Amino acid sequence: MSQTPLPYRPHNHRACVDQALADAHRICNDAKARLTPTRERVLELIWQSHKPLGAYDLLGALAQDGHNAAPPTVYRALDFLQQHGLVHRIASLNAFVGCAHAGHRHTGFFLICRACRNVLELSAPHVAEAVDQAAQDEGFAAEDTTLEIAGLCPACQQEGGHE
Amino acid sequence: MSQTPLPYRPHNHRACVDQALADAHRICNDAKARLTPTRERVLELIWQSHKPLGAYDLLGALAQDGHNAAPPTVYRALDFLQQHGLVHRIASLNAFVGCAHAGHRHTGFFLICRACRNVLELSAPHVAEAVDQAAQDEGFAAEDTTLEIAGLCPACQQEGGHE
DNA sequence: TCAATGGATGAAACATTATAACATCGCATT
DNA sequence: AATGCGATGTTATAATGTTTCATCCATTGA
Ligand SMILES: [Zn+2]
Ligand SMILES: [Zn+2]
Ligand SMILES: [Zn+2]
Ligand SMILES: [Zn+2]
Repeated sequence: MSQTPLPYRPHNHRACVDQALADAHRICNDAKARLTPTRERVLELIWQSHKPLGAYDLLGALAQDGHNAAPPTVYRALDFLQQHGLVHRIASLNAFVGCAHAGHRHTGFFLICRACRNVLELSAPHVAEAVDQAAQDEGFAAEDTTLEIAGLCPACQQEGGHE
Repeated sequence: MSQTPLPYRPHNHRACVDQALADAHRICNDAKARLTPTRERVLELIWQSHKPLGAYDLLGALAQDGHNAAPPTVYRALDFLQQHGLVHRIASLNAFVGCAHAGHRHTGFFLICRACRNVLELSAPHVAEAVDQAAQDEGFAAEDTTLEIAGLCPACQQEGGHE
């Protein structure tokens, strides 16, 4: 159950990506939304990295494909993917990661390693509740929570990630 | 005790700003850091607004002063103010606010009204603890937490902030 | 079949936010 | 006076994100 989280350990990454794409197809289908080739490719690129990618990283990767895209192409794909809960934007990095819980209601919550730059998405509901409660105590109607934690992942603490 | 938080209600704002500046002088003095005129002016501008200001807003305000500053001037002042805990950067807005708890150890935590754009900084320690605990449960060494909540403040919920 | 509709993309320009690099200034110490 | 060093000035550029308008293309409905 409580084994090392996925991004931190080796795994069959092709299968991991394929699974994410299959899920995405299902989710979009259910929502009657169109997961077009560009959108799918952007999602695939994001999943392949398991690390946050900037919009211009994606733009570069598309260029490698021979797809001569301009910024709006990528930003539009990202908007779509975010709206359907398939990717998240990490505000503190200006970058995007695949959602680890696509299809399930959740308030994401990110552990960002400053050494290896892997990101782990948690969905600890009690944290979300504590946050919502604190907002409510101030009479504030919370709509969107950004919770991003920078630090060192278990692996990088070993190998002298200490500066 | 639990009255309306400061930014949400009228108050003697000149005194509020003066207090913040006086605190800043004391804090910098204690740290043997120099709160130079530019740095002080930037801090004053930030406090005057009680709302997040972008670096280029500040640049514009300095220009009004007749100070013909370039971007690095403002970013350097902001870096200094952040390092001494006098302002915070709001990652989800690319903007800066005065720290409401300057001088005290705290993990900031922001309620950002999407209607009036006021920001309230809380320092709810139990939320910070819940977050740190969740990170520790994953073996993650948390160093810096970004927690920003967008929504509607009490005042704006009244006046049809509902879209 | 064909025109109309509306979502999706292409393309160019532009806006905003942030940093790099190097010169200079001014004050404190010696 | 010479030196050192933090702070500032200046120019250029990088990185991130948006606006606008034109065009394409799949679906629909006549
Ligand atoms: Zn998610
Ligand atoms: Zn790591
Ligand atoms: Zn603070
Ligand atoms: Zn408000």
